[in-house]
Amino acid sequence: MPLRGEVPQLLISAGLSLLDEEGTPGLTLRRIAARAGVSHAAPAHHFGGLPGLRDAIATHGFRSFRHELVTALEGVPADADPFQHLLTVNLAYIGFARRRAALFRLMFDQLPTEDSTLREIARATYVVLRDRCTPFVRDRPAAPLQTSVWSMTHGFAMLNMDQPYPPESPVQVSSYEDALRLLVG
Amino acid sequence: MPLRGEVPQLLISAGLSLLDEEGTPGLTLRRIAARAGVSHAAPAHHFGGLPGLRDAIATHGFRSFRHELVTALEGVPADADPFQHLLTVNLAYIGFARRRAALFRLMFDQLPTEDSTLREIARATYVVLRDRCTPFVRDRPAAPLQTSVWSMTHGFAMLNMDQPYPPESPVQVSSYEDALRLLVG
DNA sequence: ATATTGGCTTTACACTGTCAAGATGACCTT
DNA sequence: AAGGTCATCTTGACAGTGTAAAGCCAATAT
Repeated sequence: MPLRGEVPQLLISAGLSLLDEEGTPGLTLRRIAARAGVSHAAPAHHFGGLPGLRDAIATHGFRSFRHELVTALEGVPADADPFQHLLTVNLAYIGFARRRAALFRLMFDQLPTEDSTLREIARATYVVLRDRCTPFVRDRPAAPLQTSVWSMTHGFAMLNMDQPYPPESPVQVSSYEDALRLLVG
Repeated sequence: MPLRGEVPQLLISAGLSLLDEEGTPGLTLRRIAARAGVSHAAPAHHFGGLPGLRDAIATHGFRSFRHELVTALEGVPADADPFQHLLTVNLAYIGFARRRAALFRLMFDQLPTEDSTLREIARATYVVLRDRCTPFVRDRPAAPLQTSVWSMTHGFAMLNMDQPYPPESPVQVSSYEDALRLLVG
């Protein structure tokens, strides 16, 4: 029996590992509870039910996601080409989607939620990508450029998530780089 | 009891209406069977199981999807601006995703399948969009442009599928038009 | 006429999420 | 120190899920 107060975090961790190991269909309430070492009714007490638990897992997922984007950017010299920054955060976005496809799907499946914590971290994640578009805005309006970059990144991530080759192998960088360069002109 | 031989089509139609009326969670094997007026074991006989039935529904979805794209293009005068053609097929893509969100999700969820019929119609659908990029390729390589346009369209569709306003209302066309124009230069 | 096959139903099973009821134990009040 | 309260968690039951085995029935083939 786990220590008092650590059950919620335990459930979230169990869900994340289950998602990474067995994919979307492996994420059932009862299996999460079993892996966390609690009864199948414990999750309801902390998260209301499966939807609430999924929100919590998605929230944690976005935190990891955002952290990876920020970390990747920290590896780029501050005085580097702005395009290098934008490309880096884009590739980190796509890489996360490939490496943790089931979690990525869950995160965006849960987005139409009423959980304000989830909505906020999702927005904060977007901001990381959006801010790297600023150097390319120039005299144009910012919104279309930001929207199109986000759309292209997300679309590319979605369409390349389930490729047969292992998620560890990088995406065809040069191809995506060319596409991105078209966009930011 | 339905006529002989029409059960498969009946099951697919039942699944499509169920998906449109009640969304993803409404699509259960037993409810599909009930709506089609057959027992809950009938689907397995024709489609092997729920995954096979989902493949069949997704296949029908792609046929409708492709038909809508083609029909939308037929409404554009042949001598019109190539950008009008590209924009039209893009907006039809996004409109379908918004109007039939649950079906759209199912279609792309099923894409990593072994069902060659599904894979083929999915590819044929992509080709409709891809071919409208040709006038913008000019001296550049075609692949990055095609990939980026598809990615942006798909990403925009995904990110705008669950917006609160009703799916009948059009997306902010001007915003997307600006974004697309950036891409094709 | 008899056997075979395809199409479908019935039945059973393991598993799912949710709910109600109860057990346990820490904390607080008096 | 005794009693109460409340959050935490378990147990048990329930309706619903997908799948598999067995059987039924009509059409077809031999």
